[in-house]
Amino acid sequence: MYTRNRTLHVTSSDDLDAVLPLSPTSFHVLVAMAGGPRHGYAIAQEVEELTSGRLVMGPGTLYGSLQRMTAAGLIEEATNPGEDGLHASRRRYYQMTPLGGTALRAESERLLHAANVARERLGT
Amino acid sequence: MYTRNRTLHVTSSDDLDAVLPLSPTSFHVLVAMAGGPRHGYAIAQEVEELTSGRLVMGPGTLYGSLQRMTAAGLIEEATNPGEDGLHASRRRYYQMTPLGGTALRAESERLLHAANVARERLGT
DNA sequence: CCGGATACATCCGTAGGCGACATACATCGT
DNA sequence: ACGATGTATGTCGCCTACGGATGTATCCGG
Repeated sequence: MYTRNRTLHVTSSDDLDAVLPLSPTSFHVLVAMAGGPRHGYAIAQEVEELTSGRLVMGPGTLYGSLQRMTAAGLIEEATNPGEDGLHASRRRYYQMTPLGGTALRAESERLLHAANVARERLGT
Repeated sequence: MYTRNRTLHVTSSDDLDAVLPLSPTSFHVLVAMAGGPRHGYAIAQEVEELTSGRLVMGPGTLYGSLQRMTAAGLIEEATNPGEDGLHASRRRYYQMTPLGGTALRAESERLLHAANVARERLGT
């Protein structure tokens, strides 16, 4: 019988299907983290920037999502990258996992396709 | 003082802000209805087609969404367009409202932008 | 010294997603 | 004749994610 290899953390199609489609919140968090490791507060700020202020994440949404995304294997906590700023010690850093990257890529294609279908139907 | 004209159903910026961002479900329903009036079951089928079977809507999601979207003014019930098929009499038809069309247009642009930002960060 | 920004966390109400179930009729295979 | 399948709509209830309110602590500027 066929057994999936979990020890090597090979991103199987099953793992991917389990996290797709991404929630809008998870998607935006991953987009922010695609630029490198980030701490929670910085993620919220970057999402707000990238959406021109249209999407503002409250603390409940932010930290709740980070927990769920960690549990789902989309992100993982990272060691503090030596940034000794103002509140450096209090910061908790996160980075995208390979699964998170794959999911973000797939989700981007899906959204692009969906948006284009909508635009075609609306006439340009 | 400035008073908004509600009797003419001018799609004000306030109305639009209240329904944006669209939930993924609402978005896909509107995409399906952008092709003309549809009845519930046909919408579910078309969403499944357009997403290559990746998004399957159960009855709870479907009819619940149609109710909420009607209440929000995104869609409205339409008179049966003379289609006398098999179960024609049992069908309930819906069509997009001007607000629904405006919202779909805005949401499409937003998704397109978000997807492109993600793709840039991931490197093509 | 105090207001505001930074940074994280938890609690909790609510809305939406979603499966399960119910109903009804039509069609098709056996 | 009958059961399975497809069409078509609807309700019920669970569960989860979202998101505001609140709490705590530190740092900076005025």
